[in-house]
Amino acid sequence: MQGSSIGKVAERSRVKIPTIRYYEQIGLLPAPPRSDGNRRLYGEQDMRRLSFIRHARELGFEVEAIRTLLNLQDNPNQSCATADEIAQARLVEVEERIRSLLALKAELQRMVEHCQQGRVAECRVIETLSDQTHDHGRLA
Amino acid sequence: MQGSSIGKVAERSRVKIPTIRYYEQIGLLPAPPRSDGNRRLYGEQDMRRLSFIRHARELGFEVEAIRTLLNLQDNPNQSCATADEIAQARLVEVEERIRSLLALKAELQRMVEHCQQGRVAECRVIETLSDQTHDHGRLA
DNA sequence: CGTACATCCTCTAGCGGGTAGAGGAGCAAT
DNA sequence: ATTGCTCCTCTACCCGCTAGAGGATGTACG
Repeated sequence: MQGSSIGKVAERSRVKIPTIRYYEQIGLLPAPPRSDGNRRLYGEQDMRRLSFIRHARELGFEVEAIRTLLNLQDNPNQSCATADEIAQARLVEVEERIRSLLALKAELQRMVEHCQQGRVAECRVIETLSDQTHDHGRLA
Repeated sequence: MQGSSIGKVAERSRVKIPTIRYYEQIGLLPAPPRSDGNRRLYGEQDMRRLSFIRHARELGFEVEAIRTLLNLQDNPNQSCATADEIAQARLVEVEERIRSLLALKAELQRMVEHCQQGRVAECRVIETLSDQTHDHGRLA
């Protein structure tokens, strides 16, 4: 097994080349061996690791969380409580984000629906943004 | 009218002091007059502008969009078509984001529900992330 | 064998939207 | 006059990449 070029791995994993190098730099992906001409040579293991990272990023896990998850993956004898916690925490974040975006959506819809396409002077969009009386339940 | 200090304005608008200075630097907020001791002195107009900006940022508008919206607000005789477009575009973005987060939520729930709190070796969280066969409908 | 062109290398700088901290000056109350 | 707060400017940093410069290497074709 001589290894694949960074370009091939990028294509197969759908992670861009500079991003792969970046992951190596921050220690998410081990530095692979090099060819005579100093080019990176990746194996199947690296492909799997990259896919793992991409999938985790798509789910919105932070790099530090992914680092922890990868460490767990590398030591399969440990308890998976930590992995579960990380996933739970992300789930809570996502749920909160959805709630908040639904509220935003409602407000944007109100703005857009009431806009009569007239002058800015009576534009509902601008008006709503200017309105001082919105708390978003931040207090209380 | 002698003007309020940056601290007072920050408190009232709930925009942090460095952020206010940052907005001045990028030209969202006009540079206010200064006191003898070189301190910024803000008026009611500035307070309103800051609230506008904060509200728009809470709705997720980008700084460039806010710049445009503020320009419109400053020229109330123009058509509000642009404002409407910006708000519509943001609405579409938010709707897409909600859809995508709902999919994430479902996947995270599946992961978390199936985790039996055993060893990592059979952890559903790690397993799911390792799974190569997920396309997220990115193609087609 | 030359040459064109793709792919790769390292390195530095930039994005958005701020945040943090150093080092100093001003101001208000005791 | 001293304490302690607020403010000033300036630079650097955060995340997760992305872009570009300037150069080396690899491959395909004539």
